[in-house]
This record gives sequence, structure tokens and C-alpha cells, in this order.
Amino acid sequence: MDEALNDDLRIALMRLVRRMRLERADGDLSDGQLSVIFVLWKEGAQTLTSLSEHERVTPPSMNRTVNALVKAGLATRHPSPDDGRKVVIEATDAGLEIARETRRRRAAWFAQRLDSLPPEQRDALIVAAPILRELADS
Amino acid sequence: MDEALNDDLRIALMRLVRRMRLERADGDLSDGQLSVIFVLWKEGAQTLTSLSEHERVTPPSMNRTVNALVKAGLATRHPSPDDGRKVVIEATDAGLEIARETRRRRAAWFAQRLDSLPPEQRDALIVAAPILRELADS
DNA sequence: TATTGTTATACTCTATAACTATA
DNA sequence: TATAGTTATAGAGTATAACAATA
Repeated sequence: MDEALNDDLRIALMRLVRRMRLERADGDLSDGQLSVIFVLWKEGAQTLTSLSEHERVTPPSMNRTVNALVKAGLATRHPSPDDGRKVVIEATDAGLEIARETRRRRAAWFAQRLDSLPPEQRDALIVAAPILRELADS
Repeated sequence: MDEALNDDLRIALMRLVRRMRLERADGDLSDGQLSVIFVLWKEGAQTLTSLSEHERVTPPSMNRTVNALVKAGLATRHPSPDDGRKVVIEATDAGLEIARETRRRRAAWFAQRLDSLPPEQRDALIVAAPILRELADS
């Protein structure tokens, strides 16, 4: 294994993500709330338990996060028609708009940096991107 | 700008870092505490204000974080010899060991993934790593 | 009985405001 | 007066334990 590759990649990834997280839609959503809105946007309506497992927090914690989103008008909570014990949490239009706006800002921030690269470096990243994507999903 | 590159890279980076953060030394340090220990390890002793600016939290918050580290024996706090208003915060040997152990675990976790790649993909990442490093630092 | 969600309670982390000490 | 740090207090976010409702 290439030690330098390991160190360089880890440090670069941590720094890039740290900066990227600062780019987000206006509004005072916490990291946890924003993360839930992204899940609802990308994967559709979810139950409380599925959200808590996805985000690796306990159901009571997720319940609080969902309450905050519902109170802010960014998500709705309805009983499941299939199973009376379950509740279905879904993003509202306002919630989806925050997700899209945050994605737009992060993409724009990143695009600005990518555009500043010489073409051969950008090409190198085009090759690397799917590999990193595979690493992340493995 | 290549839209797909932008999306693929951002998503891969976020996911990789999310997973990597879970790899850390034993002990119940919070993210904030661990992050401060890393700063002290990498950049040496710091004042309270410089730490709070580096981590983008308020001085009172950083004060609490530092108190927790001092109480746990991972950092020391001493008055500055130059300026009586300032305090100098420094990692102890125990603190440095936690930083090193966390680094070791993250490197090992990442190495396992990198080793699973075919050589040509690893080569592609060796080319990409310094470019990402530059992006992160720009 | 097991699962899903909620409430009660406590602890940590963050912030703002007010205070102390030093320059 | 301005700067560095601390203390007081309050608002989120997290967890565990206990409870209610449904399967």
C-alpha cells in the first residue's frame, strides 16, 4: 500500500468536506435536520425507525429532529395506512427546496474550484471520481 | 464544468468522510475534543482564541472543550509568559497518543479499501490525490 | 410477545451576555 | 479602552429508561 496516497487522500477528503459543509441554504437547520431532509429528498418518505437507523441515532433523538422539521414546516408526519404503529415522514415542498438550494450551493462552490484546474488535472479527477464513489459504497 | 464529475465527487467525498469519522481511538472524546487534539498535535500549542477561531466556535465553547481535555489529562493550560491575558494550551503525551492512535485507525481502515482496488485504479488515485489536496488547500 | 413510536429525564455542546484581569 | 479569558445561563441534540399502541 502506498502510505503517501493514504495520507494525502484522507487529509484532502477531510478538509474538502469540512469546507463543503459550510455551504448550505440559508435558515438555521442543524446538521442533523439537514441530513434528514436530504434522505427524504433522495430516498422518499421514511418511517421514524428507518430514519434513525439511516442516521445512526436512537429513535427518541430522531423523534426530536423530526418534530423540529415538522414545526418548521419542512416535513409532515402521518400514520401509515398499512401498519398503525408506523408513522410516515415526508419532506414538504419547502423542505425539498432547502435540500435543492443546499445542493446548488455546494455544487457551485465545488465547480468554482474544479474550473480553476488545468484540463489534464480535471481529466484525472474524472477518472478518479467513480473509483472514489465505489470506495465510498463498499 | 463537468456536472457528473461534480456530483460524483461530492457524494463520494461526503460518504467516505462520514464513514472515516467513525474510526477513532477508544475513549469517549467528542468530535470537538478530538478535533482540538489534532490541531494541538499538528500545529503545536495554541491560545484559547486561536483554537476557537480555528474550529469556528465561540471562546466560551472552546473554553469548555479545553476544560474537558485538561480534566481528562489530554491537554494542559498555562499562562503565557509573554502576555498575562493569554493562556497556552498544549497536548499531553496521553493526548498525542490518542491523536496518533486515531490517525492509525483511520489509515488502516482506508488502507483496507485501497488495497482492494486493482492496480490501475490505485494508480488513478495516486494521480488524483495531490490534485484533491490542492483543491482542499485553495 | 415483539415492534413502533413517544414521553420523561439527564448530560453534553453550543451560544449570548456579563464579568475579571491584563495591555 | 481594547483584548483575552472566564462564568452564568439558556437552548439544542443526544442518550437511556419507561410507557402506550398496534401487530
